[in-house]
Amino acid sequence: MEKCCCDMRGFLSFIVLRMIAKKNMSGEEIRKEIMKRKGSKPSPGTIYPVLKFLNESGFINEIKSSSKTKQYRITQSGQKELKLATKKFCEIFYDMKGEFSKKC
Amino acid sequence: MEKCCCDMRGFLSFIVLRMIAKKNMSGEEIRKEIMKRKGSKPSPGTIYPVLKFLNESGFINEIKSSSKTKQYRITQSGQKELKLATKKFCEIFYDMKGEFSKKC
DNA sequence: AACTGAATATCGGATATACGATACTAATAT
DNA sequence: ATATTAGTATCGTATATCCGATATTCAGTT
Repeated sequence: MEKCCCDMRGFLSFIVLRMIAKKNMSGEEIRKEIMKRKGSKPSPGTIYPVLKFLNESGFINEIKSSSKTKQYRITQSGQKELKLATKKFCEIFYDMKGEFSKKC
Repeated sequence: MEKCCCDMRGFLSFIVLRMIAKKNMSGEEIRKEIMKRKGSKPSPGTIYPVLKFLNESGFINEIKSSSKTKQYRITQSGQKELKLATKKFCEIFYDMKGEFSKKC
């Protein structure tokens, strides 16, 4: 299980999109948030390609800012995609529903 | 997202272990159950290596049966592992909690 | 005993992440 | 203007799945 559960293989962009949907974020902010959740910080080589992928897919776009950091915001297309992906997620993991209430 | 959300990369053995925890199952039964959930049946080349992995890890074991099918049952070690993995899952996806109630 | 067919098992190849190292960028400090 | 540094970006490599094809097994049938 170690092998599969702890590297979130495949679900990283899903999580990232959800985060950005909730609040405009930069790569660094995302790295920190994931750190909080799973205890280890994804490397730059992990997170920036994901942002690039989401950006090129049109699911997020860059907010011009005067600071050094680059903020991303979800697009309409991203909202739509997120809705679909969330639905699919719930279908696949529908039996997890109860687990969340057990204060985990 | 297509890229990542739809092949459950990495979480398949987690799902399979949860299924077996709930009810002793065979490879075929598992394939059918996943079919129901996500709309596509994992190929034999996907599911049997997962069962082999779980078995060799000591998380499940084979039930001798007189039938052609081979049933698997979760072990104590598997229960323990599942508990841990579930906890981790909830931590990582804690923001999904609300989604499940939206009848998805 | 040979046949059948569903279930199981394995193999080769493809692919999607993931990481560590390194390089770049730009705002700020000196 | 130069140095610093946090943040961003990219590259090469490693690896964990995942699939399709093929082979095997074995209970039940003939």
